[in-house]
Amino acid sequence: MFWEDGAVASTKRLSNRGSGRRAELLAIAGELFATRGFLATTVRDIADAAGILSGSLYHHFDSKESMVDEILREFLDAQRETNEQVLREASDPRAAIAELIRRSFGAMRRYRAAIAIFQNESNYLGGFERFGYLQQAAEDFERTWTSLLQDGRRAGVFREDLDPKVTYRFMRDMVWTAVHWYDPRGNLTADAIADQYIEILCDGIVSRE
Amino acid sequence: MFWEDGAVASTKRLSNRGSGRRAELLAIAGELFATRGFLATTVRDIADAAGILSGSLYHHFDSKESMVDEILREFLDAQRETNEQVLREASDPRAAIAELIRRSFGAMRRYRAAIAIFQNESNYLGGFERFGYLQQAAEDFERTWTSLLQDGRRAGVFREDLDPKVTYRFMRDMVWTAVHWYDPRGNLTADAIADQYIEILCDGIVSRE
DNA sequence: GTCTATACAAAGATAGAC
DNA sequence: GTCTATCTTTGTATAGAC
Repeated sequence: MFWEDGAVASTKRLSNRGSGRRAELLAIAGELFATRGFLATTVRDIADAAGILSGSLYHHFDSKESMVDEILREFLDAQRETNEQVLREASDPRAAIAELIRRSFGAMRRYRAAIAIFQNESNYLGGFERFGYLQQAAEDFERTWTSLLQDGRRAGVFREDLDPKVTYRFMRDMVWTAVHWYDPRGNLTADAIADQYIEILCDGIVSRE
Repeated sequence: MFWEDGAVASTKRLSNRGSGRRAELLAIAGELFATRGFLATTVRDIADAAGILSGSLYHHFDSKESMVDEILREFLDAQRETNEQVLREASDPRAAIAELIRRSFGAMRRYRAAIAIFQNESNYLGGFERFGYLQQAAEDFERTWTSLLQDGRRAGVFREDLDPKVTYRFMRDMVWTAVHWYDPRGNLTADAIADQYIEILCDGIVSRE
């Protein structure tokens, strides 16, 4: 199968925490959830991809929901940690924004599947109480970015004629949707794309001569 | 139900073409597909929302797939027409890009549900032969925008240090993802958001003083 | 154009043997 | 940790009456 290499590779990377088999199955499930969608992926699909039968999955997990839950929590925990660190260490708003963008692209190496799932399935999963933390994470995220934008605006670094809320959504969409086409094995490194995005965001596409 | 007003209103607008009932049911189905997702919406959901029983839907449509097919085709036909018109009439690349962005936001009035479905479900639906036109539409779209970007680059209007492909994806994502949060009844008109997006895209968020 | 009734398939999940 | 076997629910779709 086309994704097998990737799944196995990321499995190796994750195998230091928790039971190896568990992490392996999560990597496989995550890849399927990300590419086909959560609802479109059956537990039989996951089992097939893992080379076992569907019933055997329930030895490791309560339900399909538990699997996606675990995948999302791991990613969001790491993401919150990253955001806090950037806010602590950044010297000025522009540098902080640039760093957040760079880190977001960087996260695609390890959490590409989780990011795609978060993007694509939050709307559906958010409807269940169990996944209430998804909306919380989105709000955390919004607070981080808008506070930086407002700081920069007050400091005269960012334009004053732009609505911070519109600008925030602009940036958020810009960063996260890249997960749909970003290919970690392609020509463009995550950093190269991030730099171009930062360029466009800060200075626009219009020539200055 | 919270969306009922919207569905009924857009039904009125569409009732001039085709059987009234058919268009009405499509508007209801489209709203559900857009907000809950295609797979998460059952034919019973659609029938409930329409105040009839699920079996009755099959008097109007072959299948759930036929419904989403019809919704998507109508939107994509209109969109192709719009793109061609803009290309024909635009005076220069920058004006054309700005007009495309403005029209894309403008399309949200009439095709908000279809745009969301196209965004969210292309990945899944594109896997079926019947929906091969989805990928074609995406390619058409890419051709239109990248040709404009390259023209503008050659003419010295756009920066030469940006990869046109990266820039294209940046713009595409920027425009289409707004459908996730754009509220036609909110404070911001589609044109107001479009203008801010054009501003950011062309000149960036950094202050020029 | 809608209802009643139901066929049929697929999906999530469980129990107990190995 | 996986398999066999199976239960239960849900969802798509059909047939024929009204």
